[in-house]
Amino acid sequence: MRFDIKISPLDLDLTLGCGQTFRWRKAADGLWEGALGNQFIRLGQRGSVMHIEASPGGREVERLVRTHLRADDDVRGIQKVLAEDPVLAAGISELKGLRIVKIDEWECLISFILATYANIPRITKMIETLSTRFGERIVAGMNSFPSRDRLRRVPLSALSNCGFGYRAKFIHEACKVLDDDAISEFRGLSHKDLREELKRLPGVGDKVADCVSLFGFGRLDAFPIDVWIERALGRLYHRRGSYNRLREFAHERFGQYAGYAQEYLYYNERLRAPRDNCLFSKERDN
DNA sequence: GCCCAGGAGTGTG
DNA sequence: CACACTCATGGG
Repeated sequence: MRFDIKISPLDLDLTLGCGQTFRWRKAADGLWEGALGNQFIRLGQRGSVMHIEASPGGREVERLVRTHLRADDDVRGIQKVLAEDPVLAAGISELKGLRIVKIDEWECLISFILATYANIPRITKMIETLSTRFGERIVAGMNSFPSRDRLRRVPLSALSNCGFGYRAKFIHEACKVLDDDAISEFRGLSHKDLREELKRLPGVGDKVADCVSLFGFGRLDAFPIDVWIERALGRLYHRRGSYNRLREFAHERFGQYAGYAQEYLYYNERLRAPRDNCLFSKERDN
């Protein structure tokens, strides 16, 4: 099935290609291909009109896409609030179509456990391997992300044979620790409690817990700090220190939309600043 | 070959 | 609390 919907502002290339989600790839014809649930989805856009193709298709497709792209977020309003920060304001103007995505909680948890201390091309490859070997076939060349029930029946030896390194043991243990309705129980927790519960899982520390809170459970005040964010905070705000210190600074500075602020800082620091020396702040320390 | 990566776990001061 | 060290491995 094919149809068009309107989401604005939206830049698919920024949103799907910036490293917050790992299963989208750009096809030869320019459309983004990925999987949401058991749907194979292709997305393209002309201005504010987004073109959707889905297989097998059905009534739920539009809802899946709108949920994934957080279509109900008032992104203009959020950016207006964040632009009160003069440092951030300079960068947001070129990132108006960059939206936070909403990933399935289970997929998000496993993805970011795999993402520890790896670069994005490798993370993409690991998740593709996991889906190819253990997911269910949707169409040729695209499997669903493996469910918890499926993954918990995979022996550690099979996971250790995927090139995951020490991460194989973590996801194997996480599958065993989580029971059937753990994810749905997590949804009802406060952000603070959710973060603590996530951190009890093997392979989940401060940063992974914040990524899963933000991209999986939609807690927009979560502020994941990786090496790029650490650099950005040091370079643009002259803030350094422990994870908790930086997190408190971000929460005071960016408030309930810290997650969006994080994504703008991340994109700028990782993809834009190194390439064309274009910075939120004109100065450059070193 | 070298350096680094959307870090976590563990032990120590 | 803060650091130091280890863990495995592929991409650039």
